[in-house]
Amino acid sequence: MPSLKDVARLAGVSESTVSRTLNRSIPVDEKTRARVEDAVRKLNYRPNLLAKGLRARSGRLIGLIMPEIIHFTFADLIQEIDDCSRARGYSLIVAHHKGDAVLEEAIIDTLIRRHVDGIIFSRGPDESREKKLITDSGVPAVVIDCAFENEEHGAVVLDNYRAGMMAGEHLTALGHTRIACVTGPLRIALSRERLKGFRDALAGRGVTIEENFVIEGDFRFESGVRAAQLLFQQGSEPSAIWAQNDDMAVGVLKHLGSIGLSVPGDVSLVGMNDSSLARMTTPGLTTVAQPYSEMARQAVSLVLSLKQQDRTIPERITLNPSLVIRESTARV
Amino acid sequence: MPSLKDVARLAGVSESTVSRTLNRSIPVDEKTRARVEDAVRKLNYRPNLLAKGLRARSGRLIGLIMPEIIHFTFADLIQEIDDCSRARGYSLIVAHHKGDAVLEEAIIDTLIRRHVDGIIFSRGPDESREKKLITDSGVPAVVIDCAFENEEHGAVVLDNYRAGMMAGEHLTALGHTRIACVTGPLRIALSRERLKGFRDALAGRGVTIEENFVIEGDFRFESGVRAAQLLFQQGSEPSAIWAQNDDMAVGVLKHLGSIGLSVPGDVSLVGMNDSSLARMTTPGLTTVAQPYSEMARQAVSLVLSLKQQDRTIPERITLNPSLVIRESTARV
DNA sequence: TTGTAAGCGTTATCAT
DNA sequence: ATGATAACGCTTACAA
Repeated sequence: MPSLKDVARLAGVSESTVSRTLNRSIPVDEKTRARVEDAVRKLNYRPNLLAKGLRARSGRLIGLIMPEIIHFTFADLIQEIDDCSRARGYSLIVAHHKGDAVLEEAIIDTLIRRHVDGIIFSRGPDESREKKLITDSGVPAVVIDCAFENEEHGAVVLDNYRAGMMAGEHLTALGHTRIACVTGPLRIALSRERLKGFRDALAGRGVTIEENFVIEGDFRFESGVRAAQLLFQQGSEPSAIWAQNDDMAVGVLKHLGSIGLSVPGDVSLVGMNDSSLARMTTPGLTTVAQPYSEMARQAVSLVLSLKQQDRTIPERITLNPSLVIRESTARV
Repeated sequence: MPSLKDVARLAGVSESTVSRTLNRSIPVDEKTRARVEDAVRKLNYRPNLLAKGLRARSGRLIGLIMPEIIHFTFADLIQEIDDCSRARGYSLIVAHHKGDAVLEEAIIDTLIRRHVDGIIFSRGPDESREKKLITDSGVPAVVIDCAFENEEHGAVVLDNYRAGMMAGEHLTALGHTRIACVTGPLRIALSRERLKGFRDALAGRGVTIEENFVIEGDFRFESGVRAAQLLFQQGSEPSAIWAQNDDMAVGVLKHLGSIGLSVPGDVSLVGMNDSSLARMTTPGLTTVAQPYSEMARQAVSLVLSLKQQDRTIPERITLNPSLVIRESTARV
């Protein structure tokens, strides 16, 4: 691999001149520039980003930490964040921790050693020790999607309360009164916020949720199935259900199918996230969508801007959900 | 951020001693070691991986290039590869190119500049100029999942012919004779191999596929829907269908539902990949599974081993599919 | 066992 | 406009 030195030698100039030519930092004589560019081409020279990074104390790198990769929300976010980062000249180091706090710390540690310019992560359910680690190191960090109520880092989140409201308003507008909700883990703030918005929307129409119509799931398909089992083995049954993500909604759908109930004929069903699942099911799933692309853009912007400014004021950016109506909901 | 120098100063030893202590490269006096480790702890010292990498001419980095991230196969592979890489002390730089050859080249270029120790990628449909780029740079590269018939790089692939065989044998064993296949893009080698295996399996039982029972899809849900439309608007209809991935199979399922045909009552349906979709549908999807975890492990091993050895013999590792039987297939 | 010094590939500072 | 030099943080001969 040729280095600056080789280019300089071949072009018959000093290393500094080559560097200046390539970085257009300072005017350079036309003829020298031509000679340098020639040499660069001949040697197929590529600047060594490790050396550049060492010098600049910046790896031009963004670290992205997710609980897992094979789930719609995370895969969506990763893909969008990858786009934005590259557009701004940064590469993405991606890692997942599966909810393991020790692993998460190890990942953060590595990112710091690699001199990433920022870390974007989504909180796992358990309060991990990342705060100290990140704050001490001075690396800017932004939480995306899954944050605490009062987050100590910058955060880009959905207005989850509003998401709940939208689901609730849609179902009550259709005349439903016996309404159930399959939540995410209630330890996670966004599950609670969604539920609160949902409850408030119903209350606004004079509807209250029976306590055994609120089932706590874990965002996985299987928990949706279990929730539906629970809901439909009791004496009284809901005519509408909101599941706080599409996976669980599809779980509900599967169970309803297996006990011979039709959607939306017998039960109306709303999901959340507008993942690619939503258009694949029969019937297509009405769902509350998140603006992933916008969230990604904001997260990248925020984390890079934190690098410059003084980082005492954690900024929180809240984006709006939207309702996508398909065939899984109908008038009561 | 403290450096070796700071640690050395605090411990009252030279930088080399600190380095040796930390890397256990050479025996060090017990008392010195203690002093050094004390200083490390006090300063919260973290070795700078940029500097280390510059010195070692190795970023301890693996580059992973995929067509996209939000699809089961890729998300699965990324997650597994992430695990393996970290386990071996490497971080993952992930990037996706959406089938854009120019973007792909830019990504490869960046990876080379970053001194990645290897590149793992999945081929897009179009023959891109990556060969020259990668070969010239001398960076080891391994193709995973989607490779050419005679791949110039190392490759870790499924035995796609066998996958087709398994699907075909399963359906003929159930007594089906009117059998259709929804393929991936036929420009891609693995689509052709799967189809060939499928055809051969049927031929072994004396069954041939009518030509209009082979529909070319693009691995997306929508193309599955379209394929089913095509298949069921003709006069004669198949009693069994194999779709070369689960997304398309679910598309078929959706269309069948919409025209009132039941699976497996009227039509048996087999998918491929055993993605998380397969267990979510009603009925659960019988499907041919890929050993993603094993593929990932092999790819990481291979690409890192290429770094050492002379890289003239591209190695090809082929792994076996397996059949997962659920509820979407039945005797004719 | 420990220290000194050179070098990995850049860029910024200071001369010229 | 260009060149020499030091420095970024680390490892590794070579010396002591």
